[in-house]
Amino acid sequence: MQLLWCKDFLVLAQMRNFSRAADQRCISQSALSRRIKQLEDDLGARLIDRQPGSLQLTPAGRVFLQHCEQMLKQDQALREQISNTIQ
Amino acid sequence: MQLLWCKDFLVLAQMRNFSRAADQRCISQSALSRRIKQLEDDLGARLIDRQPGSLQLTPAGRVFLQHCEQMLKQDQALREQISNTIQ
DNA sequence: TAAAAATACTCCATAGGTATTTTAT
DNA sequence: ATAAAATACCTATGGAGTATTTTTA
Repeated sequence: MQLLWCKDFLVLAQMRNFSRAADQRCISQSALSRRIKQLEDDLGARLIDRQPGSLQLTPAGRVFLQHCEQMLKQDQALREQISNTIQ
Repeated sequence: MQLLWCKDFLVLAQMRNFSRAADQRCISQSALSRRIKQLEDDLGARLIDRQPGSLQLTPAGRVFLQHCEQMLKQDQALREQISNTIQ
């Protein structure tokens, strides 16, 4: 599990379009497709219902979306906490 | 940020010895050294005080240790939640 | 001087891009 | 027929191991 995948998924969940989400993530459509596949393999569940034009999250996808938001917030909090820490 | 790094760091924090922690993680000492370095670079802070024989966590390291435990628990919870989700 | 960690070097695996194919509307 | 995602193919980057060097107690 990587934070990178969370960011990818978050953008994809918002855009509901691989090609445009890939642009926003500054990678190719094929790279995003593979990253999401990696993520789904890692979790052992489909996260996205691929209907070109009307992309939907699966139940697992909706669960993961919550998780993503939580993880990204915590990561940000961690970095702030660390930058406020005396070395 | 990767969960892999969290696992590495957790083991290293317990063992306080790169070589033995690397064994436990089933990678070479040099690989673990590089992974921890990557992690420190990613966070922009030293996490470990390297005194061979008496390895210590820095203040940032102690902050990160808490974060690691939280992340690993949440990841486990996520996977359980997903496996209980109807596809 | 002995241990432990970092580094140099090489190699391989994986991630990426481009081009193409497949799929669904 | 068109738009969008998946796949094939090739390349390049990064991560791994072994061997070596550096460091400090």
